[in-house]
Amino acid sequence: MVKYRTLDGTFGALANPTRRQIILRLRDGEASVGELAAPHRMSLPAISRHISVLEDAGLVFRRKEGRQQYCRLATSPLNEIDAWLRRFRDVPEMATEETKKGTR
Amino acid sequence: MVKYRTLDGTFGALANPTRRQIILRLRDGEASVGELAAPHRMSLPAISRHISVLEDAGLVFRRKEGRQQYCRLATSPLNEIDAWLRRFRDVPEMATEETKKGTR
DNA sequence: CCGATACTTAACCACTTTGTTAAGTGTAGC
DNA sequence: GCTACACTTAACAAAGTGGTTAAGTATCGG
Repeated sequence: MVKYRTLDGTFGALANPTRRQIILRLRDGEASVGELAAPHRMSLPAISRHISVLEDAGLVFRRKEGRQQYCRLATSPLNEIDAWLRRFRDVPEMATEETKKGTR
Repeated sequence: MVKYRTLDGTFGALANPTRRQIILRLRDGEASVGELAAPHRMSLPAISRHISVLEDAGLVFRRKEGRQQYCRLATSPLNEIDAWLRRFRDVPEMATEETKKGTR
């Protein structure tokens, strides 16, 4: 049930602290759903769905092994949003962030 | 009414194509709300709220001038998510994206 | 002052998100 | 086969999102 990978999906998947923590954990290598759930004080179904969201966004691959499901990080969507961000690399940002108190 | 700037807010703000288009437009410099709305087949209140979301995320500053409100891009939240993404720079990505058909 | 302009705010609706608990599915071990 | 384990799916509720139209608020131009 993998949905279409889009910037919407990727940004949306990352707009949640639990999901960001999960993929940060996955930098260190594969983990089962249970292992991913352990650090969070949240029900397993909740974590299961977070993982599904990450999977739909193409950020996580699953591999079944016995009764466990091992999750692995996929970084290509991250590269896509990184590429999108590069479009702002050369924007002439207002130097000092003067909110309006300044010279006017 | 500027809310707290968080990764959640920034990623959430970017998880919408209309809002991404708006800030892409703002790379080219300030624009009024009306100018930002013009390319979109959507009501002005809808655009107005999109801009508020961007503002709450710290991605847009507003400046009133007469009856117009000029919007300007702020890139620091983009830098923050860029910094967050860098945490994945050295992840040993699975080389070829073998979904399970492979060597096992 | 009066009407037009450039918005914002309010009220509403449909849909999605994010959590819960309860029930279901499949594998493991005896 | 039976029970425990490692999940997923279903059903639900509360809150958030994203659009609409209608009404409100300043400002400008005459």
